[in-house]
Amino acid sequence: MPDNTTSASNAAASAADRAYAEIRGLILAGDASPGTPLREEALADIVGVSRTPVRDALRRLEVELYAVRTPGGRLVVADWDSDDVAEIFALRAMLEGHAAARAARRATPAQLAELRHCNAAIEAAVAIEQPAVARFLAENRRFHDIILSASASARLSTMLAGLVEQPIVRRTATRYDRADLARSAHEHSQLIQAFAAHDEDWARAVMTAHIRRALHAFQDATPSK
Amino acid sequence: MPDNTTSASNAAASAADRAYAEIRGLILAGDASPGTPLREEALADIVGVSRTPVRDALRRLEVELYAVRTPGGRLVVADWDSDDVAEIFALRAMLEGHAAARAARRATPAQLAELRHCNAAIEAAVAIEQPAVARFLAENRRFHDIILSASASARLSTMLAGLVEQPIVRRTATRYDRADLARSAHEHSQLIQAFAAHDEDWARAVMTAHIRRALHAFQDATPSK
DNA sequence: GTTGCTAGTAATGTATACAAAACTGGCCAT
DNA sequence: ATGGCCAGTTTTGTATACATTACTAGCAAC
Repeated sequence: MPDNTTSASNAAASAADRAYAEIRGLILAGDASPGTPLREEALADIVGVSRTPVRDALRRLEVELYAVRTPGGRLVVADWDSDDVAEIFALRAMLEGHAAARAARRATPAQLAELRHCNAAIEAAVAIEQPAVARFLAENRRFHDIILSASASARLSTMLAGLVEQPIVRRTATRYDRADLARSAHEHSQLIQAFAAHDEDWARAVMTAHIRRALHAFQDATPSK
Repeated sequence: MPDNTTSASNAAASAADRAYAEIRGLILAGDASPGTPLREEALADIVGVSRTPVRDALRRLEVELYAVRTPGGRLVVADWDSDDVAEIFALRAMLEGHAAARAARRATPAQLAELRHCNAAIEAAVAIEQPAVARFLAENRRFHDIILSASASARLSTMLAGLVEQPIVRRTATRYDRADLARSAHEHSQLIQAFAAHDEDWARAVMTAHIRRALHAFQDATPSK
């Protein structure tokens, strides 16, 4: 759960976590392009640990479909075509919509306050002429994480973990112009309203729309493959 | 005795797979009740392999939430309360509904034929006075698997794998009377019609209803906890 | 009696050696 | 040439020993 999402190689984390973060980074940065074999020993050398934690990391990456297994049992970097990306967004829309609906029923005043505070930070980050995209990304992630924890479903959290690829989010956000970013913040505030009203359907609808808009922004930002 | 849901304790399978199947069996059969610690060495002794494949198995079981990690990093058998079961069904309804929608768009004539054949077997199993529940379960599982493969989404298949607990399905089906079983078969044939018509919305709706009916049958069969 | 520390113990995390399986290349037969 | 088979090599699978971390019990101080 220390998840470490991006590189950062938190030196304190376990070897398995570092291996996970580093290999994931290689894949997401494109250093290991689709089809590249992921050999345990080579990766162990790169990360500077033994094969055992690398195996752990590879199992996780396999479950999350960063890697796929060849008939013979070898792992290679997975290939994400545009259909796959669309599918990821479709699933995210469903699951995050569901999370939002649950959160609408359960959100505590404290969580609502946290969400408001978080979204205020987002609004501040995009209000200036030169939007602070990094700040936006960090706070945006936190916003969605709060909702996920308010939804109080470990299953949902686990399932979404492998689905929310920050590089995809980043690619989307980088493409957003200032108006788009502001619109995101506005959608967030709508979400908060829905939560405050404990209106599950409203929350689900807003979240679904929020994600689907992101899909199309992403597709526009990506040369059709 | 413990069903061994999937492909049984295939003696040919790898040690890690056997460990996975066996430990999962212990959990699902109730031999390891919620909260029971899952110690690697003890399990290794039980399964008759070393700790390494047991670790592999435990990682999978952890991702699938059969086990949860204590703050200190120990694994214990997860506790499924009735909320959790309801959540499992809700997620299944969404994801299998989505799978049905995708399948409606993509199903090939061959797959349709396979589904028809499979459902004919189900109808045969429930037509007699003393319905063949075991047969029903096997064919029912196959039916849903065919749809999943017709949906052509590896992500969806992976996500649903950890969600479709055969013991839950069994508990549901065992509670079904002959009319309920027949209704299931009827819903399946509706699904096939929707696929044949390539009507995504129809397929999704039928599948959603199919799963949600199962939820309530399960809840009726289970003493409220 | 309760709290806090400390040693001892038991569990997981990691490294490494060995076994088994899968890929690669070349050779031979057709 | 082409296809299939066999040996060598690479890669993953498994076992085991060691390191590290978390738990537990017992004592001391208050």
